[in-house]
Amino acid sequence: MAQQASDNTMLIDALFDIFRNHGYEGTTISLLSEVTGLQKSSLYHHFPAGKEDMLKAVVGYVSLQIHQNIIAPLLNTQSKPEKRFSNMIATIKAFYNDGRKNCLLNVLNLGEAKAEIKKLQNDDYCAWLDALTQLSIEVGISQQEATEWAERFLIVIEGALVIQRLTSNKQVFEKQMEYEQKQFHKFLNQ
Amino acid sequence: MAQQASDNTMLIDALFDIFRNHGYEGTTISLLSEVTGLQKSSLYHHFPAGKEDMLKAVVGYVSLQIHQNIIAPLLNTQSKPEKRFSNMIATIKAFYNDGRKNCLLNVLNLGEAKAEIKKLQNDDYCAWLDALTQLSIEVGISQQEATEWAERFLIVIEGALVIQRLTSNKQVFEKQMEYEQKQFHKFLNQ
DNA sequence: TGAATTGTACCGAATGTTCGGTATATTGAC
DNA sequence: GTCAATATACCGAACATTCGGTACAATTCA
Repeated sequence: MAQQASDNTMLIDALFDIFRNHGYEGTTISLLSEVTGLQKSSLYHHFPAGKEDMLKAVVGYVSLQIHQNIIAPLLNTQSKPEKRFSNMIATIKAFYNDGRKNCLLNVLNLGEAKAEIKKLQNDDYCAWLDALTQLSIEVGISQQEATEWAERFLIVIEGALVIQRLTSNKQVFEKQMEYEQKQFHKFLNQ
Repeated sequence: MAQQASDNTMLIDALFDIFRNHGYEGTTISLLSEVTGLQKSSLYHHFPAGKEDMLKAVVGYVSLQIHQNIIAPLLNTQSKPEKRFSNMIATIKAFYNDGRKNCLLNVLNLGEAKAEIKKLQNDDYCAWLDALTQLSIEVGISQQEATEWAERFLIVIEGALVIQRLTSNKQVFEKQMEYEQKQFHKFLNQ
């Protein structure tokens, strides 16, 4: 990290990057200190309740990002559905660095995450699912089909991230996203 | 664990269950000791190189299971393709306990697992992918479509496991498997 | 100045690991 | 067959290290 921002967005972002790559148990305070350039005391100054506090901050930060950059734009009926969908795809690609970055959801569900955190993540997932469902209904899909499509879309995201990590094939994630793009266009022309 | 088996299959199976549920960093020797009923020093008797040795044994064991119970049956042209596919689905469901058990692949990719382990897992994945591709080609799908379908199938497995863990909805995994069944039958009747 | 921030030193607990030793089963020589 | 020698499985107690976390003085910055 270069310099600390007056708000600690940059700090949280750095923590986020470590947690998503090492998981909770795999993330040590020493590592956080090393990567952020802050001493342990400084980290504990920012997060008095310690490691779990840092994770909570990260999860909350990510939740905000998702709502602002993914869910809200999806529900904004001022632009066309296809535009909203492709915008989301672009946002997702950036968020996961074209599949090179893990999903915090996946990472934290290993081992048992705290109930509070799990609930927050579950809520985010449901919100995203609902937004996707609504979008597809908007383009004329039946309720039934819509929810199934939305669920499968999110499943494919998580699965593609796992497989890409495994194979080190950098195109797995992008290929799936392109496939989803095509699928959505089929919805439009039917 | 009840009593030690003369071979240590039962032991490894117990270790497997812990690693897949807690990840590598989240798995402690104390926990392994507790669950297996063996003292820590006894575990080191069986696996002199320690924790990583235990993981290697588990990964090797799982690899064998996959080849014997999934890949070999898939390639066995003596039974019908649809039968082989549905048998595989049944095996998978059992292996993942209807989606309640994690995939070791997913769990270990956090942090960096040892190269040797990663290579073994990657090979298993590729073997499974190839077997699926071959099966779908056998029922008349084009090479191109076949590889894409196979890849997506494995992606959906991993993704469904992640989402089911997140939502605690016990039908996510099974629903996706049923969907894949239907998809495969469409291949047959086309 | 005074308050926010950081550096240094430290702690108890938990981590993975090793050691010395025991009990039982298996083997080998006589 | 007998009895020593070996091999295997296991255990309790300690090992060195690292963990997350704390206390407090030094520093920075307003």
